[in-house]
Amino acid sequence: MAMNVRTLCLGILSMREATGYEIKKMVEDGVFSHFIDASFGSIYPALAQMLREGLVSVRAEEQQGKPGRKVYSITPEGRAALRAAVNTDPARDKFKSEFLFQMLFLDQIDPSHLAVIYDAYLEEQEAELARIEDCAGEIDEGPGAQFVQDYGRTMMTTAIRFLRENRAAMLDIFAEKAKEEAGS
Amino acid sequence: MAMNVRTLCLGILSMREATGYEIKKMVEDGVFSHFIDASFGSIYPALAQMLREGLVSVRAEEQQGKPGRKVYSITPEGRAALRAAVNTDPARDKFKSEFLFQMLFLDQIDPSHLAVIYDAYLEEQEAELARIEDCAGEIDEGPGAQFVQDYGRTMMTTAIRFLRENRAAMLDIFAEKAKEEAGS
DNA sequence: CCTCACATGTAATGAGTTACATGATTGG
DNA sequence: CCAATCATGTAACTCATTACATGTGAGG
Repeated sequence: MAMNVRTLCLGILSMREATGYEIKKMVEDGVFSHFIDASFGSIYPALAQMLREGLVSVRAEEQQGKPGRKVYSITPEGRAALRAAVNTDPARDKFKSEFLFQMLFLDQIDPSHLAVIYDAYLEEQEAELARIEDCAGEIDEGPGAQFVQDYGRTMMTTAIRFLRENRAAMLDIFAEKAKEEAGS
Repeated sequence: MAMNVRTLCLGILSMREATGYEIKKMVEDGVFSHFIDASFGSIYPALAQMLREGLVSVRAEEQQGKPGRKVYSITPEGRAALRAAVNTDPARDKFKSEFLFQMLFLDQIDPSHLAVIYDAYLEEQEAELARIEDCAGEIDEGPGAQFVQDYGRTMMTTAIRFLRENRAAMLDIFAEKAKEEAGS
């Protein structure tokens, strides 16, 4: 499946019309934030290209005080393209975690940083969970949205519990290392 | 943190010497497979570049029957580079899931495909769990490796349970849609 | 006063994937 | 005989990120 920025924009536009700026915001802290990432540098060109191809249409809106905005809507051709993308087999999930990589080589980590890194990660996961809870009912509630939200909540809750339960053990290692270094 | 193919190779080489081919295999079905991805097209150039930079060294090995292999080892400079990389703050986790995206737009999915996609995903997660269990004790058991393995197992187990518990509800939607389409 | 939110866009750059190119041996 | 495993490497290409470029109004 071609799950790139184009498909992402089509997906969002199939639910509601939006500007490039709004799409970025939705990706940042909406339901999508859990499993998608996109920057302005990819969203704007994608919308422009799809406009040329007729998959989306624009309506320019003047605003007082604020800069003008371009509100994009999906066209029937765009819906067809989204349907086509969604009906292909999904690619494998990719879970890229620098934190886990670091944990694998924690003997290389400066003892005074291990706790910092660990706690920062824990807090990040907690923030992610809060974000997921926050955007409950944000978009048209369909069974799919419900499923995705529940999935995200379940995974985040599990991760947080695991990190809390193993924190002591990980910091013991830190303490031992610090002792060794003090002793030598 | 610069968690790219270079750092990955350095990380693996810090545990044992290996060829580019072996690194690829380890990434494919070792402890790393859960959170990292790399292809030959990125591994070989990375090793070549690091050789020029003195971060790794090579030893050519002739083999009868099999093509010659280049066994790479990490140098003190390489270890320093790894240590430096591991001691920077980790970037945010990126969990990219086309499956979750598709679930969000499941009303666009051809009913006869929904079950197929769902079950394929479930099986994939089960395979991932099996892979994690399999590589227990594969590499030098440190507390970090243990942590990472436990984390992966916990997450995969949770995902599988969730997918099993919600399968019926998701396939009900499928059944309803099929009924509607048959009725119209 | 300064920074943040709003709002759009381009260009340079980076990092990786896929496909290509080659070749021997082993097992079904 | 054909496919898979072992084994290395290059080139074209895709995709996205970062930084740049520009501008206003509101709130602290």
